[in-house]
Amino acid sequence: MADINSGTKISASAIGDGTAVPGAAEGGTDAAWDIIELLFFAYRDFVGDPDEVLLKYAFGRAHHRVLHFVNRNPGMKVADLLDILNITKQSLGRVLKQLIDQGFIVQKEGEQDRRQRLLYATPKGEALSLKLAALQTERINRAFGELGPGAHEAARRFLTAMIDGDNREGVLRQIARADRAKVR
Amino acid sequence: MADINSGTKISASAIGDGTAVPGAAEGGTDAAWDIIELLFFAYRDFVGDPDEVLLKYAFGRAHHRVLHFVNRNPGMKVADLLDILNITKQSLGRVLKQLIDQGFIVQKEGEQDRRQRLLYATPKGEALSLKLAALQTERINRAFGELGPGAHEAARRFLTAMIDGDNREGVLRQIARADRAKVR
DNA sequence: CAAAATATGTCAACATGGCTGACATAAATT
DNA sequence: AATTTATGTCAGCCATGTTGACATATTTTG
Repeated sequence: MADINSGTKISASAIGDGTAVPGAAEGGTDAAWDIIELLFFAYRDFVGDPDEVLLKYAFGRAHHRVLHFVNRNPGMKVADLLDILNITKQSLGRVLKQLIDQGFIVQKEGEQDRRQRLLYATPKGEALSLKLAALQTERINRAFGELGPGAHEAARRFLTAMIDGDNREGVLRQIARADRAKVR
Repeated sequence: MADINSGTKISASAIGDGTAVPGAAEGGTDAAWDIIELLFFAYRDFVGDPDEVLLKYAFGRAHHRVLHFVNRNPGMKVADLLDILNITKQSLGRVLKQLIDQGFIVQKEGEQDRRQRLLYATPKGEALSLKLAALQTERINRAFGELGPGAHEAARRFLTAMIDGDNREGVLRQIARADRAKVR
């Protein structure tokens, strides 16, 4: 049942049979065990989809993330990518170098600021990025198909609300900007 | 469902291996870029919450996952934990040993089958597990608070639908069983 | 203009947490 | 008695994260 409660007391309910579970409540608030665990399993399966394909290229999830965001944000600065991925430039450098050497990403000198190395996916890089996104989209669409209409909107609202308040605006702007950039 | 997400079509040619995309009768389905990226950012923030606490114990996310599931499933077998985590016993062994040595988890010989080493969180282990779950629950409840009533149910349905069909039943059973087990 | 700040790259070393393969032990099953 | 199962362990490799130090080119600033 929907039990988003008032005050500090939150009750988790069991999956499946709808049995309410009275909480142990040491601190007065029940942990949202169901969401915590569903998120774990859902995310595990979600990121697992592309693994098989990545294996054929001898790439890992780190490469996937880099390629994904570069493809989605053509001409992005290295610094922006670092911000999104939340890793150090040394960590990024390792996988980025491989993606560049193998022709999935190219760098162009910035026009206004020639210190910048703007990142672009090559056609080859775009193809791989799309292939991986297609796999994940398949899962997402299957889920939305099982649920009723409005599921997409509900999922988007939920996931957005789960993001840090500080980042949320930036993330939404980034997604909107990327959508525009890829329409052209 | 058609606002942010429009633009790049996924087509068989772009995918390259001829994989059919469900619902792509007229030459392509939009990749669900928004959900893909929101899931990435939401999960990143979600698993990041406990990191600070874990640092104080010199533990990582691997320890967190092990402690979490052991606490939620008192008396579970090592083999079951391996199934849930999808890692090798050698990988598990490393972190499990530390959790045992430092008194967060204990093992008891199985009663019917004395080869088994059933896993239990100690009071100390349970306390840490709850502390970490409370952090994540805080984020979840904040999100549900921002969204209307029904958000919990909607999120649960979405996340459930995102899980592999094969595992889904098992996951739901596991969550339900754990909920009962923790009611003592 | 000289100095400082910025964007990026690189080298070296180290930590975490995956993996494979081989082998060991005790207990249950056949 | 032989085999299978549940678990543990040693050894080494790999991917990907970290810190710290330093280099280079370019832009910004006093």
